[in-house]
Amino acid sequence: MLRHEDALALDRLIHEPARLAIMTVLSSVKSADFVFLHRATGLTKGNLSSHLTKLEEGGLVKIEKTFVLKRPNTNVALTRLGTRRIADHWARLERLKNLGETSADQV
Amino acid sequence: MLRHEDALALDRLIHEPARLAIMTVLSSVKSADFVFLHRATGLTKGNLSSHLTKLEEGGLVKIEKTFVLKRPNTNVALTRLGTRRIADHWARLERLKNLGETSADQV
DNA sequence: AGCCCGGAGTTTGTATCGCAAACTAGTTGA
DNA sequence: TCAACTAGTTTGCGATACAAACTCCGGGCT
Repeated sequence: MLRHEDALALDRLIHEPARLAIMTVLSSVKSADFVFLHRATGLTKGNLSSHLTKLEEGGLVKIEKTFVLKRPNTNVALTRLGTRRIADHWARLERLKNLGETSADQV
Repeated sequence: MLRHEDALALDRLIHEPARLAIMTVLSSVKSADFVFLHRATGLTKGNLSSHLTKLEEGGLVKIEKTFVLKRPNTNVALTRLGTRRIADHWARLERLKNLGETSADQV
């Protein structure tokens, strides 16, 4: 039987488009500050802020706030867990996609 | 500049895991009844029902209710639009994924 | 006939979520 | 001094997804 439970097991924390963008950016740069993420993802600052908070709560990113040139600076990086989860997520999507491509007949 | 607006343009109607599963199943079988989808996706009947309604409202699937052997039978198939949109969706995800894989340094 | 079981869906209630807009805190320029 | 800007955070609300309850119908059983 064709089983698509892969899709149902998709990680909702990561799957959300805004966070998928954030995680994908982070997986390519390893560390980025708030302003960079803001531009790279096109998210508003408000949404970026709250999505980052969620990702941090989920343990997928590590956030470090410092002051650079007297200005606040928020630095974000994937945690080890985050790195694993985003990779898993893409793998799962890939599997799901392939299921869709193998043409099968109903029952 | 690394631009991830692809992610933000993701089709939320399709992106939702439950519906992604439904659409993916449908794209491989071309037509399926409610019971088949229920088993194939692992969704509860209630959720399957409401997701199908949303997909129908969005014009992505066509639903036909008949009686077979005196029992209700709900048959679902992708519309032309639905076929296009699910393909687009996978393409967009693919692009996003590739962006993540091209290692780049922060500004 | 009367009654309960199970299949096939649908409706409802609630809790969560994502977004935009408003807000805060500190800095620089005129 | 005060207006404008940078770098974020908080809030209000409309939309959403899920589970649980409900409906409707067709057999068996007694």
